Amino acid sequence: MADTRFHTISELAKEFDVTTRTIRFYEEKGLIHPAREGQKRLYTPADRVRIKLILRGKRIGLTLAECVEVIDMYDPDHDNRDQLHSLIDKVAQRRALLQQQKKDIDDMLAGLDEVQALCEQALARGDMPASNSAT
Amino acid sequence: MADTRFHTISELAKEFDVTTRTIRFYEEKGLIHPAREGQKRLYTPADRVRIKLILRGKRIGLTLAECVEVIDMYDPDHDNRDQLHSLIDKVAQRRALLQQQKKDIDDMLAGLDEVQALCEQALARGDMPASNSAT
DNA sequence: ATTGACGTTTACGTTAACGTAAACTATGAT
DNA sequence: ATCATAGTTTACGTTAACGTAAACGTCAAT
Repeated sequence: MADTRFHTISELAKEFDVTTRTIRFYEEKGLIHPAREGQKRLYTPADRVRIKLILRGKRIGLTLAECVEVIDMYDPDHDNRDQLHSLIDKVAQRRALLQQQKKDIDDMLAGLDEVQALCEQALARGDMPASNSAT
Repeated sequence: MADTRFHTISELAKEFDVTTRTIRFYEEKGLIHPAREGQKRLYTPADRVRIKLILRGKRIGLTLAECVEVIDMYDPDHDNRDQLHSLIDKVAQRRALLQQQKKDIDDMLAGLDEVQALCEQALARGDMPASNSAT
């Protein structure tokens, strides 16, 4: 019976709707480090979470390098003052970027609202040379 | 005296902090269509806005093709029912994507909040082998 | 007349993030 | 035994979004 503490590569590929190539590529780039059983890769829940975080980063346009940067913030060296301070700085910078993105998204959503309103008005008036008015 | 209704390429490059190559590239890809005065490109305020919209799209991770897609929504053919309906669909889809992005950003921000809190707690306790405690 | 600052075109180079294919291994089912 | 299924490595191919360099035009200032 399969060890339920682990996932196979194709399980994760299916769950996240990516190819196995993609998952191996992330490993090749050092983003994840699955265990091995002989030759086969075994993914722990922790590996699964990392992949999830990577894909979340990608959805908002982060590069893989940036994804790592962010993920690494979660697991800093808590025993070094300097590193803690520089981490706080990084967090602040990333926060600023994310807030700019939120603003960009809100602006774009506002634009879409207008577009939609115009469309619906035009349709409501029904004063156009309809494409299919066989009534 | 220079016509203030137009911008030169280097003006825009400086304003948006991109290279002139980038702006010409956008034209090459059909994203903008500046006028010409002899050989020189002249950018209208409308061109300027398009570039601004492109860069906004890029900040949230859109490809140039996706930027065009979004921008084109603002200027549809208001005389065709089918097109209006398909546009409304596109708007809805894009809205869903943008909302997923907002969620991703909020999740990431929440993560950063935790990281920061942990950092500040560690610093406040001051119980680490400081790197530079020459007091 | 030449230098500089700006503009132009053309074209090859580069990086990221995979896709795709070949060739091979391991394993469970028929 | 062989077939299908799932896994592996290695390696070349691809697309997007520019960077970079060469080679040239133009115009104002020295």
